[in-house]
Amino acid sequence: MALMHLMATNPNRPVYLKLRDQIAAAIIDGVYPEGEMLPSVRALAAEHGANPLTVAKAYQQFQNDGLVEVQRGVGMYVVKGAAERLRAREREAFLRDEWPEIRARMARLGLDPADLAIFT
Amino acid sequence: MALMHLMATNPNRPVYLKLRDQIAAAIIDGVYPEGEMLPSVRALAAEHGANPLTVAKAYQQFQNDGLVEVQRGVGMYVVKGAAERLRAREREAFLRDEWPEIRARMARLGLDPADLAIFT
DNA sequence: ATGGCTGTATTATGGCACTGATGCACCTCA
DNA sequence: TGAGGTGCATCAGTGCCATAATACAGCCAT
Repeated sequence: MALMHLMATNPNRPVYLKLRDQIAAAIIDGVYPEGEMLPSVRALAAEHGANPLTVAKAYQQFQNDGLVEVQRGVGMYVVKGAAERLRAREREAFLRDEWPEIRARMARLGLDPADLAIFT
Repeated sequence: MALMHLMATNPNRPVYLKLRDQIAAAIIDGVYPEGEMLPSVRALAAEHGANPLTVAKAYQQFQNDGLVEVQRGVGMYVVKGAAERLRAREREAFLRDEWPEIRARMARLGLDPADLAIFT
């Protein structure tokens, strides 16, 4: 009832944000390997039934962060070390911004993270 | 980078949702005791510098869920057993909708809930 | 060189969520 | 009975999001 309305799985969540989350996960997991080319905005748009501009908006922040490089007329490539940099950045942000709140919320609901760790 | 933009602490989060979270927590923690009257929409609005209608929207869902009863011209009261019902409902929703995603996200970031349980 | 692929800038539009101002119906209490 | 407190309905304004239709600039293989 708190975060639920805005989780990554929430269909109401803006498309460009859902795409951004998915792309970040794919980079970290090596689905989009370093040095390799990312799917074109048009291809990814067609795959998701979205607008190419919406996909471009999802790609935008990765460029700003230097995790992805653009070769005009060719495509976008994953920078060397992008996966580890992205993972470190997300981990830091998670521990700083999200975890304390999740922890407090679970405490209020009478839940212990250590117990729930069993669920793989 | 995923949930961060939509956490309860995020200033971009809609006011009525932040209020709703806070009210739910207050009911569960007994800050608003069962049988007692809730702060009026105008009072709570003034306290938070928000619009009375925004507060009313935050109260809305609690009425729909039968956790709060309205006496027209008087005020809104917390129903008997509302705290426990609310806690049970939130816990179920958390485990079903939020925890799996959080768990997967932590796994991707190389984090173990059992280890982080130390942080109180 | 030409066709086909890249990303991107521009402009316009529709939809929707959020917030706000005003006024009304209702109740309680002096 | 009148004053002041409830919740709530109506209408309007604002901004973000997504889409669309073009058009342009660059690269590459044929």
